Amino acid sequence: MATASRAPRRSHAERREEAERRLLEAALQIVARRGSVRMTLAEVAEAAGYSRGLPAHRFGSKAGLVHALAGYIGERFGAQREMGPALEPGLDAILGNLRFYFSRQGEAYTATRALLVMMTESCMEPNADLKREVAAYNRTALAWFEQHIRTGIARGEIAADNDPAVTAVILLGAMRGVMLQWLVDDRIELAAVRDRLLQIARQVLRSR
Amino acid sequence: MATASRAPRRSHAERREEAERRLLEAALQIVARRGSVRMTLAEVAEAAGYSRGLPAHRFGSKAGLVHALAGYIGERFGAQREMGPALEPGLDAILGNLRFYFSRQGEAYTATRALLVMMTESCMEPNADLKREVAAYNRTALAWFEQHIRTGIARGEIAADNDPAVTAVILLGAMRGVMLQWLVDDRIELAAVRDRLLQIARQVLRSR
Amino acid sequence: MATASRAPRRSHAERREEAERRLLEAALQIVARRGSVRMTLAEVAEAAGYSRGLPAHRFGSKAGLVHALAGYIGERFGAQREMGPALEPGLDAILGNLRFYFSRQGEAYTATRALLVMMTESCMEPNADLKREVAAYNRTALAWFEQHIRTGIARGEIAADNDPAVTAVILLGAMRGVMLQWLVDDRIELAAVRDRLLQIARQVLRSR
Amino acid sequence: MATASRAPRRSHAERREEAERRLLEAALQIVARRGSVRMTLAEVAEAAGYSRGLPAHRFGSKAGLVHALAGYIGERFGAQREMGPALEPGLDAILGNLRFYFSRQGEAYTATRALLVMMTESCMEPNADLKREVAAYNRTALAWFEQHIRTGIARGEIAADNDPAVTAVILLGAMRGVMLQWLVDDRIELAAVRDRLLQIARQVLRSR
DNA sequence: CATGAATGAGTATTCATTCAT
DNA sequence: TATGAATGAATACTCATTCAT
Repeated sequence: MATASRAPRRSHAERREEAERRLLEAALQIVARRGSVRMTLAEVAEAAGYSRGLPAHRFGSKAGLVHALAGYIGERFGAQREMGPALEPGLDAILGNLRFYFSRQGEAYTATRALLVMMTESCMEPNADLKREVAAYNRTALAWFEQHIRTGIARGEIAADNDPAVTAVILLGAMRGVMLQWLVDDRIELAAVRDRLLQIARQVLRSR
Repeated sequence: MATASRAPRRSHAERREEAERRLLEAALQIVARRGSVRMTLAEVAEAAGYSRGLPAHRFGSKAGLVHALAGYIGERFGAQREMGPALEPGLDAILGNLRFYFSRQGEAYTATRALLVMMTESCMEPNADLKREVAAYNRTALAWFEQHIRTGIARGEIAADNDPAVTAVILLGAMRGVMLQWLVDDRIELAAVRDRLLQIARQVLRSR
Repeated sequence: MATASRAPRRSHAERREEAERRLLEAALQIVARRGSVRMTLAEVAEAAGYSRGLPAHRFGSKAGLVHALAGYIGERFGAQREMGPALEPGLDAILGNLRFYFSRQGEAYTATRALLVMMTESCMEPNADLKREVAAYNRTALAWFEQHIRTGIARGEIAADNDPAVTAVILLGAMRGVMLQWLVDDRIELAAVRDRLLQIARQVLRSR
Repeated sequence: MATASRAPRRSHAERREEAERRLLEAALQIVARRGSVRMTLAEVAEAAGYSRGLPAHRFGSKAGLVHALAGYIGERFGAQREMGPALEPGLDAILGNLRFYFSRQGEAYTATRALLVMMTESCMEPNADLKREVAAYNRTALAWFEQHIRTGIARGEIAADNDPAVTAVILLGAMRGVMLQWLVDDRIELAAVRDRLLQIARQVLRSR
């Protein structure tokens, strides 16, 4: 009886959950490619293999879907940061994350793209709610860097005069700003930039 | 010549030019606030004080207006870079530009916002033309930094092992990435970040 | 049998009947407030405390629910007419009914409202079935007046030259037409109108 | 030159005005037949011979169209009351109007139907604005009757103890309530009812 | 019996674009 | 040149209905 969950193979809740997941995954791809404003609910549904009405039905409205997507992306990135090459906390984790950020391919790159897109869109007018959501995610990401900076200082790997909050903003900003340039113009030699950025990070964090 | 520019005796070409300028200025504000996808031609016209049909009449299509706007923003930024505190070419010019970027207010800040918005929008799907336009502007901006890096190296202010192209990408990326974070979340202490970024730039560029 | 009706030991048929009654009661409120076209099955279900799917399940379709509601309202009004102040058949019953019609409050007023709404809706295009239903109810209501008019004539309270059918239409029409005006504009002094209408009815029915 | 308005045969304003008139006329027919809730903007446009988008473009929204329609119907009825058989002010005008109301055919009957429909719809929930509009029209209609009642009293044709406001409500209510019954069930002998209603009106107004 | 997930047709609305004045 | 009327495609959203649990 314990394992016999055969007959009712998929309960209502399971169907619902799977539908939401597939819709969000489809929305992620589309936002990365066209942005949330141009994304239509119908194409999300079609890409996910459902009827045109489902996204609005499931998420209440397009804003609801975008909101859920923000949460979904945030979770994915959080998980990735934790799962990323499990390095020593402190300087190594920071540098590893930086290297990882620029080495993503395929799927992971899509999420990066989508996040940058939603970040810009979130600071535009009718998106006050989304902005709060994205800002909250940003604080989570900054907190991760701040924590590792503090750890690095405690371990003597990072110079004590690096203000964790300010340094985190600059690190994350540089990563994203470079990525944004590359999205606009792939003539930029991303590998060279990444390597120089690693050098600079090491130098700046260690110095003094 | 001295007195003739008084009466409303403007030629067709002048009227046309003024209309274009006012429309572009209105579009700039709206793109900064709502993005180009949500911007409507009618609101541009209304904000500029013209009839609803003029933007399409003047620029041919919405894409034409957005295209023209990209050029307009690029020109403004180019002019600003030149007009910015006329410092010594080389390290001073670079640091001055960086300081200036984060000290903008009001009008200038609107253009910064609009540029970031259009940069993100340009790398999305139906905007291949716009992407080329923005990429071209980006190369202009990078070239400015590269030029001053080279000058700085020649003057012995900047360490010779700074690859101008790579360094320019990182500098511009850090500036924009930080600004983007601040647009999303103004809890970030922009002044502190700017000062630390200036320190880092000085340290990294000079080192060795 | 005496004690068995306590526990929640209700048969399927009883549950079904209660569900139908509660759904119809909820639908009545909603029709009175928003009309049957704007009423949604989901809100009926929610107002009745059931799941969104039940109304369609119970009544087959929205049309089925509206049809059942017409019958339900008709029964309620029929019952009210009979239960109303049990006066002498004839003139007194008619005048009592008239007075009662304008003195309703709360619950009863909701049904009056719902009936007027459904009457108007029934004479619109895709409601041929409903129209028959409402027309049948109307004939029942007219028959009640006609019967009492005949009784009044037989008792000598009502002048014999009042054609029962025609008079009934005018009486019921005046009642409903006045009520409709009041629903649209409650500045109308309903009490004064009711009293004058009673006077007129007495005068007209008795005369000659 | 004065009469030579040949070339610009139809100015923008003229086109606009004609479009509005034709759209309202089409909407009137449809509201009379199916009610405003079931009326779609597309069918209004098609019936008027325009594109599907015009009604929303012209009237801003469906609510805007319905609002404009209320005004249009009100104007038509006002005009009809004035133009109606130009009888002596006072009792004759009132009786003439009553007779005219039940003798309408075709076009005029459509407007009557539409007015009754909109009156019921206006007192339903999301139509607070429409309700005010309809209430205002109603007061105009009542004022017409009140005025003629006062005139009749002054001329000695109408008994002075008829309160003009109350009597107007009852007259208009009876007319509309009878018409509503007939719309639901055309077995009602409208001609007989009309004649008896005229008798009653005469009797009641003159009495004492 | 009752629930609720999914469907899909229907509809208001927005807006770039075209064109006549 | 500039205005604004009309078009029509695009799209979010609603909701009755169907069906599996």
